[in-house]
Amino acid sequence: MELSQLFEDLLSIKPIFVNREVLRPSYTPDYLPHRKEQINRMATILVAAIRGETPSNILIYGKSGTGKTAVAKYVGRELERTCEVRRNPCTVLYINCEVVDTQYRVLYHLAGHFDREIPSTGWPTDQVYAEFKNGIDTESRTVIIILDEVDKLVKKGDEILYNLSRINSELDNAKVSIIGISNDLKFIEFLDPRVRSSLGEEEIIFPPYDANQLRDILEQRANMAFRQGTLDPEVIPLCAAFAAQEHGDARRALDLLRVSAELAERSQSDIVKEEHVRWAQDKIELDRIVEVVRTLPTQSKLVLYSMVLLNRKGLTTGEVYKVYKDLCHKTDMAVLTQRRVTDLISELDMLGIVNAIVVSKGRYGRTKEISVSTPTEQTKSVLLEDYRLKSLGGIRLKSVSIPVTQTRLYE
DNA sequence: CTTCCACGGGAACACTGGGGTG
DNA sequence: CACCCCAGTGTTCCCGTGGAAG
Repeated sequence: MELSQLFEDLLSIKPIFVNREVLRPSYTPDYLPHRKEQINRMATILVAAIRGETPSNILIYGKSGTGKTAVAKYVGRELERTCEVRRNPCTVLYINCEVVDTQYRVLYHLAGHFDREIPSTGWPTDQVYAEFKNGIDTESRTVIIILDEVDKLVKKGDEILYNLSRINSELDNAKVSIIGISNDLKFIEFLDPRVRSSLGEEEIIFPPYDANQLRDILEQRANMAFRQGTLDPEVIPLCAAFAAQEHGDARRALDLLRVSAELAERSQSDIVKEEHVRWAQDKIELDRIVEVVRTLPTQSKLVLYSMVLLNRKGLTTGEVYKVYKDLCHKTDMAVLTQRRVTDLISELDMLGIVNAIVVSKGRYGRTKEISVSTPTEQTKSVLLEDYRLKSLGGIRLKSVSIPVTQTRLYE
């Protein structure tokens, strides 16, 4: 086949997408359905900034995909716009604490917005703090700091939050207020009471979307994303229903819609059908797991591989550790302590790759009961892609001494 | 009531990649 | 240049603790 013909064929297929970008999580729409209440609430608090007062700090709660970030960014953008018109200096800074997750780096980013030259590492933290403080205090202005996923920050100490929440008393010209976004309702319990009261002056809750609301969101975006008539009428309700089961996650719903359409496109279908959605549902989950497993640190991979080899439900830490030690020797890796391996297993649990629950087996002590919750063979092959684990390819469990545990025999 | 095993918190340490000073 | 300081990360060491079988 001639090359030109090859592309001709592909081009003759009518594209399903008009604009794929509007379905991506990074896209912030101009209209946010079913969030009027929250938007108004936030605007009423932040309007103080336009009047030249310091707005209250805000805490925003809600599960993932309930529009917290989108609303915060949207209101922030509008606020900046209004302030600009009124020549009222106001800056909204957005920081995602999952990416920028230490106090040094938060301050480094903040100071960076005010043209302060700071090395990305090396300085004492208080010096960076002072630099940031001086940076904003050069003129009279309001600075709103949006800290997305603050719970990730708090896990490493609440010092920055403490400092930021009382920074106003050290400023002569500028004013600072903080918007914290969290999907963990309990995170505030870990805070110092002083930080808690100051940060939570105002609280806004984002309830999950129900299936109908998700449908509205999807329809609105679908109008921008697709050519007319490329969606089966079943598609949007189904995406909405699936996502509603996952605690009303709009991001998930949009992902589902986008992937469904991509799959339809790839299978050269002119329209997106119900089957594509079901297919997409599986694909998203599998892709996620493959990606997580692939990017695991090597030691975690070894631990996971041990469990995959054992290939049984209700493993105990002791068993896994014995196999793990053996694998370490075979691959020439450093052997970590059991204490550390317990942590690695807990991390795998958090990622949803394994299930681990602590059980007490009476006379036979306390342990974790672990089972791998991903398809064994696929997990195995992804793990073996790592060049450091290559040599484990043909390994059999019999080469590993199976511990004699009477414990396991009766359940 | 004892006993047992591993859980999991916390301190301490090692190491990395950067800075500033003499 | 040598040297020490700093934040951050991953690890080891130490140890108190849970809780049902025995």
